[in-house]
Amino acid sequence: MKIIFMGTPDFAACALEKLVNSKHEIELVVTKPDCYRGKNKSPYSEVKEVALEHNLPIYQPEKIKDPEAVSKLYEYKPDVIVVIAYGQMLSNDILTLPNYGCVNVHASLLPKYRGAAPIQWAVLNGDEVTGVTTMRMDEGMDTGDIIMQEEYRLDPKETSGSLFDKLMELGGDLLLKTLDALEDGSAVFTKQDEEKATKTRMIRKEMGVIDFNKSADELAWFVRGMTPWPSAYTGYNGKKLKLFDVEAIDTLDGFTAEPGKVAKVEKDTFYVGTGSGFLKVISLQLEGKRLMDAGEFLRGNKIEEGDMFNANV
RNA sequence: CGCGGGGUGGAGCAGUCUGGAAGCUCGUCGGGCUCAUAACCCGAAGGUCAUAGGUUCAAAUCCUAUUCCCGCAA
Repeated sequence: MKIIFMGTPDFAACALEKLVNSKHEIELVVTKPDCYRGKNKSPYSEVKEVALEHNLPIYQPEKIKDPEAVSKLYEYKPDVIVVIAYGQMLSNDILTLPNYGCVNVHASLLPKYRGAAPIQWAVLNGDEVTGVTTMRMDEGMDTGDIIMQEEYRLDPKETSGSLFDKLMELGGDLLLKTLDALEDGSAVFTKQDEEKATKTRMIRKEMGVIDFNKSADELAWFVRGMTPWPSAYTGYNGKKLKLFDVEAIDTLDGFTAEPGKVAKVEKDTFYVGTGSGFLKVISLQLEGKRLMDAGEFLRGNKIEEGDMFNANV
C-alpha cells in the first residue's frame, strides 16, 4: 500500500523502521519542524533521523491543518495515512483523504488512557496490564474505532522507559498486522465503549516532585512511572536529588515512618519514611552527578538517620 | 558559541577561595579476633590530582586552551 507516515518521537520512529522493511511503500514522512533540543541532541526528530537514513521524502509543516499542507498530502494519493505521536490533531479533510482512512497506534488498551502519556500513566497507577491499540482515527482524541489490540503484562520493576521500549516494538508489529488486515479486507472495526473511557493528562516536569506523604507502594509506582523522564525528585542540601530505583517496604523493625525522613542507613542502601511504609533507595542521582547505586552514593555523601528530604529546590 | 556543576589511588567524595608534605568513607591484599561473619582490630599495596601550555622558589590549588561526564533548559 502507498503510505504517508506521520510521527515525531522514537515511539513513532520504531514503527517507521518496521514499515520501511515491510512490503509497503512509504510515499512521504511528515514530522514536526526541527527545533533546538539542547546540549548534545540533534535538532531533528527521531522520525526524521530514520527518514533521512532511508532517503525518504520528508515534509515538516508548521500546521498540518493549513490548506497548503492538506493539498500537499492530496498529491500523494495515499491508500492509508499512519499517524503515531505526531503531535497535532488532524482535520476531517485529512482523515477522509485516504481510502483506508488514517490509522493510529496508541500505547494503551483503549478506551482506557485516551490522550497523552498513556505509558507513564499505566506505570504511575500501578496497572498490571496495559498494551497497544490500533484504530481508525476520527476527529476526537483517541476516540476512533478499534482495529486491533495486544495486551502486555507489566514486569514488577517496569519503568516508563522499559515499558516504552516494549510497547514500541509491539506497536510496530501490530501496525503491520493492521495494515495487512486492512488491505485484504479482514479488518474488523469495533466502537469504543464510552462508559469505560478515561483520559490522561500530559506529564509535566513539576509532576516529578516526590510527595512523601503518599504510601510507599504509590511512591514506588511513582518513581518508576517518572523514570526516565521527568524523573522523580526531591531536595537534598539544596540540590535536586532524583530517585531512579526504589522498593516499597511495609515495615522496618524498630522504626516509625515519618514522611521524608531518613529512617535507617545501611551499608549499601537507606530507607526513607513515607505516609505508609518505607522506601528502600537503590539507585539515585544528585544534581551535576551521574546516576549511581545507593552504596556508592553513601560513600561520598554522609546521609544520616533523621535527615529530611524536601522538595524545596 | 543557551545557563550551570564536575573530572583527585579500583568506587564515591574532601582539599581549590586564602598556592607550600596526597586526605576521608569504602573496596582490594595480608594478618589478628571469633563457633562464625558481609561484624570488629592491626597492617600493606595502589594516584602523571582529565590533557596541554603558562605564572611562580613552589601548582590538585592561580591563568589560558582542549577534552569527557552530568544537571537545567527544550
